Amino acid sequence: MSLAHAILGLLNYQPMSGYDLKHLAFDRTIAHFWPADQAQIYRTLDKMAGEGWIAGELEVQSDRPNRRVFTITEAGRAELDRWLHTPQAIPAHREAFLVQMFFAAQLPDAVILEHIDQQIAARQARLDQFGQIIAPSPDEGPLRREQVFWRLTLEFGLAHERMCIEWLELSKQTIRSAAQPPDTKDAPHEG
Amino acid sequence: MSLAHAILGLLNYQPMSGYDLKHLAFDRTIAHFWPADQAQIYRTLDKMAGEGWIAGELEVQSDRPNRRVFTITEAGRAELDRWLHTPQAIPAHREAFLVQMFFAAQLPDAVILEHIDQQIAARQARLDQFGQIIAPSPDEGPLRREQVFWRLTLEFGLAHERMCIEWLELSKQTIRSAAQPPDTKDAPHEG
DNA sequence: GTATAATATAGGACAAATCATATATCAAGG
DNA sequence: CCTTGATATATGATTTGTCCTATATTATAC
Repeated sequence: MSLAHAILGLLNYQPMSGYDLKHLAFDRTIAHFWPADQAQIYRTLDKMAGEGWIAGELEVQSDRPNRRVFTITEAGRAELDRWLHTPQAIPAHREAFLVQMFFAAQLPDAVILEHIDQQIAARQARLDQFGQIIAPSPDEGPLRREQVFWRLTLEFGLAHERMCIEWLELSKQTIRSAAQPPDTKDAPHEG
Repeated sequence: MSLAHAILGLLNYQPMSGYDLKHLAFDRTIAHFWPADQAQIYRTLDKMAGEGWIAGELEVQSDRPNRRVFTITEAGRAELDRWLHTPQAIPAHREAFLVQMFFAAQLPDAVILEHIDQQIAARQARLDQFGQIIAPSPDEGPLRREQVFWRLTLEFGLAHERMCIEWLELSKQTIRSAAQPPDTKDAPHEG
């Protein structure tokens, strides 16, 4: 379960609560390659505590609800290290829009072109969100070792969205140039 | 559930058994954007028959086990059409290797470079598999309308793997040029 | 005053996907 | 004779992930 290992990696930086993990860590930087549901984070923390990978301590707060702050244990560090050394399989790619594209011959061009525009807009929105991820700029002197890798995962996100948009634009062109023949049964006069 | 809709799209071409769907349709062409487990296909067929989207008929065979051949119904065609008109959300991207990359500062360069090479090999293998997908070549005259869209989904797969490989190569270069400092605590003399 | 948002955790219900295994027949290879 | 592979379907168990809802407090906005 990679969610557990992502959490181990984060708690290896500093102890955090489930709320911190969700709002400060996952939603800010990790979500674009491993989004995490709030409910699942808490349940996974329970499981990890059961495994002895992390230890939770209740932090009583007067002005706000109490927090359970989790710290990585030695066993947790060992598990993280073991996992980081394990080669990972390429995940399955499941994209409903591509299924639509595959069967789009059954749709009028106008509808599939609308779908494509909507996909472009959604991809562009993600690209814009990436701009808000705190990326250390290269002119601020040499990057810390961590920052090299953080930046690479960000670059992946950017490259991925750009590739998708390029392909979507290409698809629009392809569909337009292989446009649906008009209502006549004959081939169009211009070839 | 998009698996059901992928099946509807396939059965809209011609009636098929669960076995056909798995081995002729999914594993051959659709798997790279919607892989399907055999057990899940059969269970989904049961559900779809329950919804009235498809009708199964037992085909008795003497030399081989009997087949249940499914045909799309009018309700199924309507459901397929409805779904094809529905805009699709961008799916979550979950990639364990990127989690490793994010935390790779805790690994020696040699290990992460090995992981990268293994990822490149796996991506390359997928690229090679795509070569076996029957892609209608553009010099065989004008493509049938279906083939335009089939080809586009194939192009997506190719573009995706190529992008991944490019990024992996870039990552190797980046890691090498920002190499781990040697065991001395001082900064290296060349800089 | 009252609704909303932020902080903080948790459980129920469900959907989707994976993995292993079982069954049954025939053909082909050793 | 025995194993393996192709054909063909099916079930059990489990893992993962999602969605909704509940609880409780404080601060802020209207």
